[in-house]
Amino acid sequence: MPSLRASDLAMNNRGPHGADDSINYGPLEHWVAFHLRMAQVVSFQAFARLAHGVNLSPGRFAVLTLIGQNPGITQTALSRANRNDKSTLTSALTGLVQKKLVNRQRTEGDKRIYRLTLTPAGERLLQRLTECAKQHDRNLTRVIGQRDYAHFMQILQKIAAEAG
Amino acid sequence: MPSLRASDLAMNNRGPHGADDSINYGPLEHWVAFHLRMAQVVSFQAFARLAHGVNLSPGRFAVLTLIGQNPGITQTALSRANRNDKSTLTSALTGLVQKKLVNRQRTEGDKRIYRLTLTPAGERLLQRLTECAKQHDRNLTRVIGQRDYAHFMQILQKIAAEAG
DNA sequence: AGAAGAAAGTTGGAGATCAAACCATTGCTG
DNA sequence: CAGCAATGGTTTGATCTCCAACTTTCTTCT
Repeated sequence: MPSLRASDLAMNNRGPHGADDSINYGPLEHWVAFHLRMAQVVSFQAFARLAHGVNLSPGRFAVLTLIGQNPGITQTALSRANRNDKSTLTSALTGLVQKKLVNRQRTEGDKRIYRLTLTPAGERLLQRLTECAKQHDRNLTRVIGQRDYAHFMQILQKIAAEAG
Repeated sequence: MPSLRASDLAMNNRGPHGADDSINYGPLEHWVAFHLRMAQVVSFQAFARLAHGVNLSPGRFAVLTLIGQNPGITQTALSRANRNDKSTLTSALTGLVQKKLVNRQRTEGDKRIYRLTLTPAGERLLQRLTECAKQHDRNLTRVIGQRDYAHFMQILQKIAAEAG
């Protein structure tokens, strides 16, 4: 089990604010998309650090969770839910199946589709990653502030829903 | 009467591009990092659509902007400003130099560093992409709502700063 | 029923990205 | 000033991602 410290959200001792102050960001400074990307990159790296001991990349975590929550889901439904291309899922799943974390079974009826489920090992790994995610979320919540948390989430969801 | 659940706010998409209603997102529903990634992916795709005619990927746009705003910047400074690995910049820049959009010149003093500047073609392309970015930001602002815009930006910056 | 079209999944090719090992140059320190 | 640590950049190798083209299997329409 990886140790979960709040300080895992704080990494580089690069400067007081992370980025270099002497840099002129120009119009980037005022654009949401830029800061959205920055925040996402940093969040991703922080999660990767938390999940470091676990032999699975952060990106696979959502896939594992979605399969766990929706046993028998198809690859296409999974790709839509995760905003991924179908082909991205193909390669992700061959890896997960190879690691014996996911079952991919052909069904009786429609011969095109696979039904995805977690193996027991997949369930166990999902448990461990879920603990990392919980800690990660606690860290983020602390940064955001309890008061703004729900509102912030709402806006993120609006962007994902309406901008797509 | 059922009380308001988080799922009432989320994933209410219908249609070919949105997420699927019938999917159970489980704990992902409640985690900032997940929605942050979703929003970023959607925003990225929207920008890519806007910049479609331009022969340059959206990811390079920030690089171009930062060089334009900081002529003579070094690769390492650029990589820090853009939260990229040094090696990522190496490949990005060889492409940009090849396309005659960026100059990469050795300097008089320190023989290790390159000084990066935009070529005239780079400036022109930056102008065009900046127009796309402005439109993209207008779209996002509309989705977020004028009232929440500044506050939302501030939280994103806090995440990027405190986690990195 | 038969043809046309849509849907599930795979393949191949391209581009980003990171991490670790590496080279060259610079600067610090005893 | 000699040696060694730090810095700027590149290389290599591994992931992850998308897109376009393709195969197989339904579904729909006439």
